[in-house]
Amino acid sequence: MPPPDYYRANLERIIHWVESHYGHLVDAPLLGFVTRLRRLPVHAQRLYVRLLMRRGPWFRVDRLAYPEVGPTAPAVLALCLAGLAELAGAHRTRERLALLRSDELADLLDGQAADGWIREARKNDRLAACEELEPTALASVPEALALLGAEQVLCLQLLFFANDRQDLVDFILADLGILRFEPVSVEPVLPWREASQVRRDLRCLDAADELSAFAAAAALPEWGALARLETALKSPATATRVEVRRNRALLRLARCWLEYGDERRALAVLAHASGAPAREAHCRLLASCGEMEAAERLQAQLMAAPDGDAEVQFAKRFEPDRGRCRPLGRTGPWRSRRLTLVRMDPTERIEQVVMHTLAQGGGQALHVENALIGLIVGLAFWDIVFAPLPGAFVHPFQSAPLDLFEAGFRSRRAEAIDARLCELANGSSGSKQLLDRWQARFGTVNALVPWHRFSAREVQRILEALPAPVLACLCKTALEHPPLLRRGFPDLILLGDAPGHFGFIEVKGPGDVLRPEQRRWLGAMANARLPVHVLEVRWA
DNA sequence: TAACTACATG
DNA sequence: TTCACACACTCCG
DNA sequence: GAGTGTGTGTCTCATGTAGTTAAA
Ligand SMILES: [Mn+2]
Ligand SMILES: [Mn+2]
Repeated sequence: MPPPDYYRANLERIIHWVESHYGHLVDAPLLGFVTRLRRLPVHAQRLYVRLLMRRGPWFRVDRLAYPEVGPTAPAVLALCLAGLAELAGAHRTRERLALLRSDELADLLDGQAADGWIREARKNDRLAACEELEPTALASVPEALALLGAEQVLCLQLLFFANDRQDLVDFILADLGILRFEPVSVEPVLPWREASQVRRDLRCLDAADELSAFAAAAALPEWGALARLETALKSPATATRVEVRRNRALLRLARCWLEYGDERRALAVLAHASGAPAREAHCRLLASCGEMEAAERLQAQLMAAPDGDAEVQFAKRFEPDRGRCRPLGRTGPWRSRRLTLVRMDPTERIEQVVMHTLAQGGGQALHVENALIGLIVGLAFWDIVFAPLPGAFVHPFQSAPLDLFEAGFRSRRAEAIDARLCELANGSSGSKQLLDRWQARFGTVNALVPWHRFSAREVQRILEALPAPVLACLCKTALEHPPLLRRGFPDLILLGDAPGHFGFIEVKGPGDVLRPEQRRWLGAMANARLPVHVLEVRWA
């Protein structure tokens, strides 16, 4: 058991960190929240943190029991008086009922409902029946508690972690040694200049999450919800990563309006976009709506995109009168081969089928995809990735510098990266050093390195098969365009018996087409005279 | 009773 | 909950 | 082959326990 104040201390650490480093980003609501929390008796604060880490939003008051909190009732009372929690009360019986166990619901219905069907009923049916009961019959239903201030907690988390994926759990996992983070001297400087920008980014993230939840559930939001989401997403975000997600969300939102048949509204949404993939879609939609001059104007704009990649590629090939891009064809410096196979197991992935086929031919093939380039770059550039540049590391639980996948990553570390590329190219750093690093840092959290994807044996085989100059070439390609660190790397690596025997294969099934980043990798490898080809598989 | 799921825990 | 990927489908030249 | 939508897999930490459901 951790010390009594452990969980509360973690939250206090976040708060203290935020107010001492980001005081200029703390607005009145956040300050008010922090003040109210700190004025609370310690035992009530401890209860708040405990519940913060639980699922919620409603909790049965009669089931709250924590040794470090002590008596529950005074803590609950204090939370409610401070406006940090609320009781469900006499209304919202639905929320209270939903927290009961199935057999407790049955007890409530005992004698009320027509004979035995309750005994057979499932929980949801019992719950529905209970909701029809008279209020007097519900007097004994336990009170329920819900926390308030979730918005402020999210704000604190975003400020501390500079993302919305990490939370208090990271403190615990780090303390337990389950997650081991690279020790880096941090310099807490965030992209936001004022609190209003933080709030706007929070609203963007919230809206983006809501839209992806709808997409995951294959549901279409109500008209009113779409309007609300549009408001949250219409102005640009401050943090680059938030802006990326905002642009994705805008495209989702536009497609929702198209579902409703409202092209004008979809166009209006896309007009708020600042980058891929929404602006390309905007261009297509303008063209398909017959707004040619606008489409061409936007196309010209995309041509000069600072991003330099997806949007520019699109703009070069887009044909407004057709409303789509002109085909790339199979043009490229790489080779293609064909192979016909019989599909024994339709659930088996095509890469696996090819892998096994190649294994029968004697060689070994591994399904690596993007994991491999991450592994290589992560190991070869470990110290450079974790170099404490200004604004790169802002808290002790980072798996990478904040700008790792951004365009400027390389230029900000140009000298060190070029030097390391030279060491790789001339062999003074190579497989040996990478394997040493694998041993020395095994398990340390690194956004690039999937420690459990390959066995030590596989890593050794891979690294020994790839000559140092090849490693350098692959790293150079990826670092010149950071999205290639996680997109488009070929499916398979072939390993021969002798060192230096290797090859890369991109497997394509019928109807699967090369994506831009895959073309980029194939082109780079082929131009560097590395053995690489596309394998077009047909089913017999 | 047992498989299965959800979740709180550290 | 994210993200990249394969795949199924439509539409087009 | 381009575009769109959909499903899947994925390093989400591992483990014990409570709760639900359906079968014995
Ligand atoms: Mn692939
Ligand atoms: Mn493939």
